[in-house]
Amino acid sequence: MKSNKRPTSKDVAELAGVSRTTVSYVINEKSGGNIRISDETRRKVLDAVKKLNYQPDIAALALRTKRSNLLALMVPHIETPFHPLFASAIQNEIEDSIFDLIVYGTRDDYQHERTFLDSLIRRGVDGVITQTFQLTEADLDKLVGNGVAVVVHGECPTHPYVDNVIFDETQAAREIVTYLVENGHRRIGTVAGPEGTWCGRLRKEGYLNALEAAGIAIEDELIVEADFFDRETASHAMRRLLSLPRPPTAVFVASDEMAVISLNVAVDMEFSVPEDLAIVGFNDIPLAAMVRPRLTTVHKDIDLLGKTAVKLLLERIDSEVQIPARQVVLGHRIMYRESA
Amino acid sequence: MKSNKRPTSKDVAELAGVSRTTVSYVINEKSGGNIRISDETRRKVLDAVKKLNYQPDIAALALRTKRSNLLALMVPHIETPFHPLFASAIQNEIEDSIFDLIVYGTRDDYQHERTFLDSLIRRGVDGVITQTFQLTEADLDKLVGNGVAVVVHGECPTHPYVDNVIFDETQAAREIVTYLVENGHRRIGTVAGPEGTWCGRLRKEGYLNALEAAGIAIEDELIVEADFFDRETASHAMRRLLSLPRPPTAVFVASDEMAVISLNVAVDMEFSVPEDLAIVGFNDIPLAAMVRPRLTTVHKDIDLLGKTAVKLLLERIDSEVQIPARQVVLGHRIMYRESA
DNA sequence: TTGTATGCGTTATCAC
DNA sequence: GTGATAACGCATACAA
Repeated sequence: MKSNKRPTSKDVAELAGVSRTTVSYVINEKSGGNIRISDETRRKVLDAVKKLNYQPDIAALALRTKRSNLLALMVPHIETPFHPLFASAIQNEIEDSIFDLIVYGTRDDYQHERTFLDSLIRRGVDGVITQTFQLTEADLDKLVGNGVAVVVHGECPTHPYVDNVIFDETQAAREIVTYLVENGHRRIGTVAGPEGTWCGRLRKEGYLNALEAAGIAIEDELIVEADFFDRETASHAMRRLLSLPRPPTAVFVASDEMAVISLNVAVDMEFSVPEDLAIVGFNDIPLAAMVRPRLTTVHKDIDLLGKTAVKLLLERIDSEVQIPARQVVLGHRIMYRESA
Repeated sequence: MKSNKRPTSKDVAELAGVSRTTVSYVINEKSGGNIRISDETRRKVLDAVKKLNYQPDIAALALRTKRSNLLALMVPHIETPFHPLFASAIQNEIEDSIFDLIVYGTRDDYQHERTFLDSLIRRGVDGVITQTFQLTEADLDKLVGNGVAVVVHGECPTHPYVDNVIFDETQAAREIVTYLVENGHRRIGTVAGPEGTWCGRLRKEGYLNALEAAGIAIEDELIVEADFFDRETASHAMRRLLSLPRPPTAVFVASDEMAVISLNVAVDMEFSVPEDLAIVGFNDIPLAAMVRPRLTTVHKDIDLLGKTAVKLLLERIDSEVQIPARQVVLGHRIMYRESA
């Protein structure tokens, strides 16, 4: 079911008694065109535009100008605590522009990623911001080759024309684990993210670095891996840690959501936090401050992340030439709360 | 920066040695066209399509067919625990279609809503699913008048051609409060949602109904309002309830997120839950089962919500005529856990 | 069974 | 300053 009552530039032209060309000129006057319309004519056109409530058809505009005014965000999941914050930050940033945002969760499936990216190309999307674990350089190249600007959050294959905005995950992890050490802990475990993901790998690296720097021996039994997006695995991992003959006195959990789960496992197993067991998380999602004890964790400025990503992306879209790849590393800080 | 290397139907036609018309015919053959192409020709075209990896340009297609293959979801917020689940459910449902999903959070601002809706019309979006607190019948009418299908979740102005999918909020609230009554509670408070929102109003109504049915007098001091999306207000509301000379022995909180906050306020004020104080929530977001004590709450099947909304929407989009408004009420059930 | 011609709503080139 | 006209990539009525 489709009807069509929207006015076109032709309607405006007729009402104003001018040609469609002239209408187009006054509409696009602001955006770069040399001003060559008489005040009289402009007024007539503008009046007609207002009277008809005319707005250029985006589909036609897209066809003609090769710009869809569409942006996309591709993340592993859209129902997690973290990614919606990212989406929201991005949306805020493009609020007053003509751009709309397509949001897509890949469920961490490479096939989904590729299919979605193809559909974006086909749709002529102007730019995409993505956080992904599996994208190859060829995939990125296909995107930029088809004229879509891309900014990626987190680690990704290097590409000469793809921007990258990240936090220093390793350093942040190292800092918060070092805080544990400074509090006297020597037996520190970790519920790590999957080795196959950059956030899993990098944060674990930070954990290892911190222990090494403190002269604490690495013990394999204290390192257990869980899936960021499968709560059962986190719960299982923590239970395993706490069931050890000599359980750790502190645990670095690679995400806040998993940390909250771990917290509950600890409570269920009658550890008291932070007295018997210190727990720290990562990301500082709102939930971190909502639980008791409140979670000590690594704070990231997600709004800044979104703002930065959009800025890079729009610059890229607006540029006449390919901008060489840029990388920006955002700051973080430790939120000292009650859980450690 | 935009390049253009994508093949057009013209390229395919040339490679296959036929006209663009013929290409168009074989491409759209499946979708309704009468099959009037020789096997020989079809094979040649299909070969060329495959070789060039040709896919029709969506912008051109949109201009020609008046279908953008774009859907939109408009909700108050996209960073809350609830709405991303809705978005995810919708996305799952349209996964294998040609549709992409624009997601927008209005931050509960009517101006934002209107601006966004206008941009959707301008973009020729095929359909929109929305949950909103402020949309008027005129707004809906403008949408359908411009050929966009609309399905709304939750209460909204009635419109002859807008579908509605809801849960029975009042009944659900009544049930869970009745459960409190059955557990012996007579002094039951509520952290209610804003009177200006349907979910606030309806759930409070259910609370009142339950008390009335149980012959319990309504006490104004036990009813305090909070904003679903402002954690401070929930915290403040609960604190007020528990500071009463005679605090309630049970509290019905109008959303799980606010319930978790309330839980923590209770803990901070040294009430033990559920012994001193029973708390129940609403919606059954994942968080509800993650906290301790686990939250007793009203479970909604969000996947079904998404599935149903998409189904109604697509039917509407595919229909040649305007389908009279439909309403579907989804079931709910109480999740009995530990907090009450 | 296939091709020609036209138009969707816009911007851009060029002439007036 | 302003207006024909073409073109973007596609689908379709109509002709062949």
